[in-house]
Amino acid sequence: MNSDLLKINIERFIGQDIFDQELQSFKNHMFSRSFDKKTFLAETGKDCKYVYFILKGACVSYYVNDKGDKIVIQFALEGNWISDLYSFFSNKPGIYTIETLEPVEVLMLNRESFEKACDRQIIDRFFRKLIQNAYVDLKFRFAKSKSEEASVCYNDFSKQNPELVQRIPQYLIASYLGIKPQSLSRIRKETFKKD
Amino acid sequence: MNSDLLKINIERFIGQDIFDQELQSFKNHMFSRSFDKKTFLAETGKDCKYVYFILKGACVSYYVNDKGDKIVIQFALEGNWISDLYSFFSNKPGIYTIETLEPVEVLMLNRESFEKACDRQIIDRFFRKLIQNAYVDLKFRFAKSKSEEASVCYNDFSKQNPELVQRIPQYLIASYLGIKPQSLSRIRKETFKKD
DNA sequence: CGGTCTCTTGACGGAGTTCAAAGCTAGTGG
DNA sequence: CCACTAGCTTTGAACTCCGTCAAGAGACCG
Repeated sequence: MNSDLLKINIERFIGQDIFDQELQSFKNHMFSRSFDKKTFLAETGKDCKYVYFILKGACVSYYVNDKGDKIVIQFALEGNWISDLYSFFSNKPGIYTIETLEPVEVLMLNRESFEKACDRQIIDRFFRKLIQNAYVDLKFRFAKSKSEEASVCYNDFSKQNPELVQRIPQYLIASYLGIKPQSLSRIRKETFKKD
Repeated sequence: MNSDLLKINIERFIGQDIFDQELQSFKNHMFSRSFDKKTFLAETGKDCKYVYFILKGACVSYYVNDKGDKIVIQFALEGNWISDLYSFFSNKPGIYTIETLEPVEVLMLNRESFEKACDRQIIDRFFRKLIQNAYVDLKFRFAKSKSEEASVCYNDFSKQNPELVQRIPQYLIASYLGIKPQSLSRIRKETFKKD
């Protein structure tokens, strides 16, 4: 069921099967919780004590700048990880806010458990590969967002993430793409014309 | 001398001393080379077989889009790592070009050696933390570049990287900030006025 | 000292923003 | 179950920052 999501996720990144015993010992470091919609899993200025693995639901993380604008950094659906890794790894006040967009079920891992889990090399390696991957993706996203027009970015995004387009409000997707909701609305209008 | 840069780098990320023997065994996986200015350490479309640790000199990595624009992704001076990690980890043709901006001396690590070195957990953990850090930094840079005006981005950049401003041509810094050289020139002009 | 590469400056244009207002939708409570 | 409200989306008009095109000045290297 739900808990298999974690096994799938781990095996996807390490590229091999994980022993049940190894998986179980990892799971023993984690605990599960449910949250309502519109709950904050992390807040700017507050210590982010956990990394979250989403079993069900959708979350968003965003940065709030001096003007009060929210800049969306990441969406996470079931089967994905989310956290303010800056705060989590440095023990300093967080710079991102993480908010649930639907009722969610998560597995949570605190710092101690994270480090303990990483004593098992397979887990250490898993997290290296997980972050490696996220880093590579983010770099490419960055390069593309700098070099393409907003309409191209949106069309690519909606092709690659059809589910997010369905489940996530437009104004958050606009922010993720670095544009205003009004602009995204106009882009969508143009796109419809062409079909 | 130079080789101490690696020790410093490792200890900075793992947050503890490394045994000489452990360091030496890591170094045995690497080999050093020198390159002239304007040499390609990686090229778009070609397999990127190495990660590079810069002992001396300066490099830049950039993405070339369909229109032929170069979008600068990263600068690396001595004491830093650079590679096309997408290609390196996936064995697929590279998406970035890495070019030397000065004569450089590097330590190189190929895929096999990388994986072998990672059999030592301290090295596995080092790379996890290295990439963790790079990921966290990139995310924040991303958030800021989306939310601030170009002039703010440049002023922050030049405060945080005074050495890069000295050593790197302006048109590359402009690209790194996501603007055109002409715009950066105008921003600098405005900045001088205010001093 | 000649050629190429880089930086500066000006005039104009366009993609996206801002401001404002009017539909639309979904969640809440009577 | 409907009515009401709050939040989301759409649309229009004016504006702004940055890009584009173009030309000239300066710097660096053989």
